[in-house]
Amino acid sequence: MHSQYQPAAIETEIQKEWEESGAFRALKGGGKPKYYCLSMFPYPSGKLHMGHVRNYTIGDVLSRYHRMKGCNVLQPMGWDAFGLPAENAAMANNVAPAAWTYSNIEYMKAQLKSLGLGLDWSREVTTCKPEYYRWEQWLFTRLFEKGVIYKKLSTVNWDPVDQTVLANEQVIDGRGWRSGALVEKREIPMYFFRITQYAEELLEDLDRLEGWPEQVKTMQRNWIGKSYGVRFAFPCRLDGELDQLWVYTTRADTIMGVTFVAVAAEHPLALRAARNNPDLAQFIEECRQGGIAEADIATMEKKGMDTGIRVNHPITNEEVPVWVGNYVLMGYGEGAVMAVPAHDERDFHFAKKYGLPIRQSIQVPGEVFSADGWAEWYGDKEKGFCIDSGKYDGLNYQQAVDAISADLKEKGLGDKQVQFRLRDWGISRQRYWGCPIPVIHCGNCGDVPVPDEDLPVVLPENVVPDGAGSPLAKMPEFFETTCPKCGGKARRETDTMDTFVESSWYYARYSSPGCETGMVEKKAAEYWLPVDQYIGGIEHAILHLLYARFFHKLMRDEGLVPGEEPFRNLLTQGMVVAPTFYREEANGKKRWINPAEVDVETDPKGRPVGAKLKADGGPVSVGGIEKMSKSKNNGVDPQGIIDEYGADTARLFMMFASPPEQSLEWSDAGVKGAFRFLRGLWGFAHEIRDMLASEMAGAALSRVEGNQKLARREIHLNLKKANDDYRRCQFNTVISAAMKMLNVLEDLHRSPGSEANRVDHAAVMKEGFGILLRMLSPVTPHISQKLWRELGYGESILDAPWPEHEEDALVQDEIELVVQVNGKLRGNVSVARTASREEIEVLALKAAEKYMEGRPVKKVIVVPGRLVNIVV
RNA sequence: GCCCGGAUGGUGAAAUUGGUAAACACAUCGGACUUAAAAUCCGACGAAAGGAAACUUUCCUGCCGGUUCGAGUCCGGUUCCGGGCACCA
Repeated sequence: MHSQYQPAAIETEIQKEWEESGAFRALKGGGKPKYYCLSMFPYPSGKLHMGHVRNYTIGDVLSRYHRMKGCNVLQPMGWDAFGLPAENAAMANNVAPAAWTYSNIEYMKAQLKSLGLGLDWSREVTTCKPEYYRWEQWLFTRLFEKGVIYKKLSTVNWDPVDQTVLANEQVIDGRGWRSGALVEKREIPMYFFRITQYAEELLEDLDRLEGWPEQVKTMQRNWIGKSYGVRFAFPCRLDGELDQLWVYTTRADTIMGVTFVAVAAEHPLALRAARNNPDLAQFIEECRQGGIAEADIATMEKKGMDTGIRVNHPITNEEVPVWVGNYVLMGYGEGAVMAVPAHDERDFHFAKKYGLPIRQSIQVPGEVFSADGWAEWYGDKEKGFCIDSGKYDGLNYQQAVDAISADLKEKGLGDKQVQFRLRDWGISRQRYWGCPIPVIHCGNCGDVPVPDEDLPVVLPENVVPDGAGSPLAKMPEFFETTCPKCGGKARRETDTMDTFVESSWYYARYSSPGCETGMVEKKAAEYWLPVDQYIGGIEHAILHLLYARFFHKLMRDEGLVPGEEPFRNLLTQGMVVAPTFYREEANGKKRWINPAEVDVETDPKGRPVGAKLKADGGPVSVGGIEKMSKSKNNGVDPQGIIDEYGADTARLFMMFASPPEQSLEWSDAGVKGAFRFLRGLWGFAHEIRDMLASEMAGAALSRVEGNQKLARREIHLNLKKANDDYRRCQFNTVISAAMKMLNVLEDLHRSPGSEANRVDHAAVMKEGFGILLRMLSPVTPHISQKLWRELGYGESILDAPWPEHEEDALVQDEIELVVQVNGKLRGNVSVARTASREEIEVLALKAAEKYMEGRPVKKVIVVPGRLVNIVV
């Protein structure tokens, strides 16, 4: 054993051992409980960043911990390999997305391996390979035939210059990121998954996910957004014919306050009115401008225009004007809303802007209504009751909704309706680097799914997109085909699928990654699923996790997977955030610069205020502090730390920096400290090695006294704490406890009296250091393994039994209590473990005497084992 | 705009059920060792006031208010920051 800690040599040696022995190859059975631990697979963007290191270290810590606890662990890894960045890189560097992606995978795989993760690489999946996506296409055809997938028109961002559809991310301030052209909305046909059919189940099953953070379940509940409302119609007369304008509202109690109706620009009524109203047609055209992102629509200026059409109030029959509003979305509910300016904030501001009437119809006792300004209580449905609402006066929310919906029903103009905010999932993408949608369009037969025997529809891999439209649509060799039904000439679908589809079922594929007869091999899925622990960034709380839950139910309905839910326990790690830097180019576009390439000036609080590019010394603009991402180029590559200090230090530092769920602003301050700890651990092991090897280390631990007993108590106390912390995934304090253990052992070893009783000393040291190594081994597996063997504890620490504390070692004869007077700390008393409440009170009163200033005691509160509070 | 989080010393953070705020580290400063540096070891380290000193007192968990013998923790409000908002993944 070398006296110096040499992480590079140790880590190479240990990793080689694991690889050669197949230490992490997961096999079914063995009589142990299975533990499937899954970290969200990465998009192969080029290099790992600190967010990945955090994610995968957490997963590895949990995997190794459970293995030592006696589980049969599966921890797989793969690549979410389709996606937009590959196309961008392709255009920038003139390489095919496939080649770029595969070379990134190769590099990142080596990085992952150097971290020493206990992964079963034999199960690696890569979503851009036909053997993976063929099964996605297979499921698509099944769902298409079942009607779970359907086609309808949907709105996209259209770049009129590049003649291409843009992702929301590619729309910056309403303009296309490459062309700078004003983006427009455009309707195109797309395939949709009927996720709304599963809305109720997706909502209800959240209650059964006990291992999920409350926060994530709340977000999903709100996203699904089940609401109890009323769908009703405003009757109207158009060109002499009776018609109806349908709306949906959750505030039917305010129906008597309706002063107008707002419809989307694409609403048939708006289009009809625009036919002989050029101003309105012009306004509708304006509404087409801008992107489709909800955040943009919700924050843009609310604009509207009167259509001139009048409808009748369904209760009063009064005439109500119909306006076009740019904030009303066609794809949402009915594409039309009743507007009650007095009781809806958005309607209020809209009415003020256009001088529309505001009519109060709800009153909260003790409040005064004024149309001059908006007040919070106007929208309150808990405390209010109806006024100026005719026969509904005096009713509260629920009574009013019941009465009004009953009346509407009687008139045949509406009824109560449960609605969901959740919309069907549009999966068509007019992009190249994705899974081809397996449909053939035939003039005679319509949309025909590709038959099983013709799957997969293989994506050609040698294509470099040019940013103007879909490359597949320009490749006759791809789209020219014949109809599988009638054999006539037909055209293959050229859209690809949303990349969320691949990541919705990869967790199941890992159970049988090479299966050539189906999506999954049934027996393997039944053994390994569900995932016992899923780990990933909180940014996936809604979309990815909802889609994966949905897919699990789709696959369940196909008889492919067991159970209702894919992920039993979920750990959502906080973002690793870092400052962003950019330079504005001549055309106004921002070029994002990696933090490693700039010198930063900070204010006294440490926040970046200015920066210079290292390369040319020129100034660089400072952006916000955001999650590490490819698009903002603020990812910090862990390789530098691994090269300088080793994987164990990188892992230890990352886990020590903060608890997993907390977001973390990246800083490498403290890396040295983590390294110092491991070097100290190694040095100390080297120092005590001979002593531990001697037979002295076998004495009975229950009989140790004095310093040894105190040290042993500390070790077991910290072990108890660390075990609690492992259970609740708070690894930073596990490491604190480990550091304390090392401090205790070092102090004991160097204390003058330790030589006096060498047998007890060696025994306590041997026990303590063995606990420490196992405690640390999930976090720093290489050094722990190496020392475990060197110090003669055993061959492999991977399957060493997990240490549990001994209650007997914790027993204390005397307990320290805190004494407070009126809640203020005034001293300490030492009492016997067995002291009665009365004895404690006497001691405490004596200790606090001088702070009581002769005032009479009102009350004494004794919290056992903690404190005494004297109230005077 | 809407939904979900977060804020504690110079820094990362701890305090698990309402019970000693700042554990464990980092940085800094002082000392030892050294020709020197690095490494290592020992010590100090929230703020203010008083004291020669030992020490004492007061204040302190973003901000304002409340509940309680006692609040970082519970309740109401508020500011700032982060995540998501359906085509980034």
